[in-house]
Amino acid sequence: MTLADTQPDGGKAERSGRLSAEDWAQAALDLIAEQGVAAVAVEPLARRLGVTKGSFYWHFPSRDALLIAALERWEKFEEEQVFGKLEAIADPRERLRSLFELVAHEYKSHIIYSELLKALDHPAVQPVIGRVSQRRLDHLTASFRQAGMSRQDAQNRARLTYAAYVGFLQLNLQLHQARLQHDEFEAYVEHVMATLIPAY
Amino acid sequence: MTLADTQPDGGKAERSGRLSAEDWAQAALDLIAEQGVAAVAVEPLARRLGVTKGSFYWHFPSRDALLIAALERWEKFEEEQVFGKLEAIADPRERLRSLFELVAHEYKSHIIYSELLKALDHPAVQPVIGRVSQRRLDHLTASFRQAGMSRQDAQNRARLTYAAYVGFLQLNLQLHQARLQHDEFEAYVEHVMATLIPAY
DNA sequence: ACCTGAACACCGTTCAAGT
DNA sequence: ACCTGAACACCGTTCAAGT
Repeated sequence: MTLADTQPDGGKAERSGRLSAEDWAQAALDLIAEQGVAAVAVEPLARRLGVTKGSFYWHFPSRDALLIAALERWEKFEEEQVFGKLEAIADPRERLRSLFELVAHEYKSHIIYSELLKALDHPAVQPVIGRVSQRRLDHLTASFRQAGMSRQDAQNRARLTYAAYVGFLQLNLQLHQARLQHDEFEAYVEHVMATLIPAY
Repeated sequence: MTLADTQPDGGKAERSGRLSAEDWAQAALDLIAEQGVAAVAVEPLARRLGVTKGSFYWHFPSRDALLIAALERWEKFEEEQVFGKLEAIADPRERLRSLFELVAHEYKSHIIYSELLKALDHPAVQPVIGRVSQRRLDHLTASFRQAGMSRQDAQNRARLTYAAYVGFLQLNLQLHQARLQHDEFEAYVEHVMATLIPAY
């Protein structure tokens, strides 16, 4: 998943002189990935798009409305991504292993997610992250349940697993001076799977 | 730990007419706990302290310098808090259990930490959180090592445990519509301890 | 040693006027 | 249907002048 992938035309379309609301939303998403949520400001965006900031307000009533539109765009894309790849795998332990591997190695696909976690401060970000998190929790719970755990254990293990995922993204951001080396990282992923995926 | 506890005089001292840099730093910390890092703005703070914003620049060269001073203040306090309570416990599993219990039940002491996690966006916040996280990781690694794990396993288990801690704080913020009920929460904490603390 | 008050830059928002 | 340009509010920053 690259940023251009979040754009239906792959980012290659020539825009005509005039802009649509989608153009603004996509530009905002790009900015989030590049510089974080705080960087989404009307005036810089307008400069980037080659128009004056006044024109922004024809498309959106406020900066917040733009943010919300950008986040909805990301959420839709995100949902299709994750659920598409894993639904095919029938065995729950296999599916969990694949999920861990996917999450561990597709670093790029987590850039925007990480940026949103950093900006949980913002009221517009919280509901989106909340919905995405809830869907992922439900998915994990179902898999642990299918792997033979009780309803309670499956739910708690899902919470623990997802917390570990979110926390790891945070730590990677925080301890970037102490980022794990390749072999060390692989060993960590193995340790996590051995600890959290129930044995046969 | 309450907010007033982060203030040496407990917040009850009558200020004389004039302010010190510490007064500004403490006011900033209070604001962080109440409304988050983004709320630390010079003009509102000046209003709150009953002076004009111009006077702020006698004490600090910039808003960022104020933020950094406030965070240093918190970091010092935080360090004494956590390491004071646990050093007395000799048995590593006991100490780990106590740590989990402490973290699970002293909700108030995590308010500022949570606020900082939400604002990881800000360059001034990252190094502070980085240092605090590194100290806690080291503490966890040492305890797991003493509990009989190999150096590698202890380090990985510490990473997983701390990631779970950070992630859980995030989830509590994110899923506030789905906050766990008391019994459900206790069951979750038990599950986490059973999964992450090595057996005898 | 600490504070005021006026100034300027930057960004969000509004709106009448343009094409 | 979309954009400009000027205006205003708000906050960060500077600084000469006050006590």
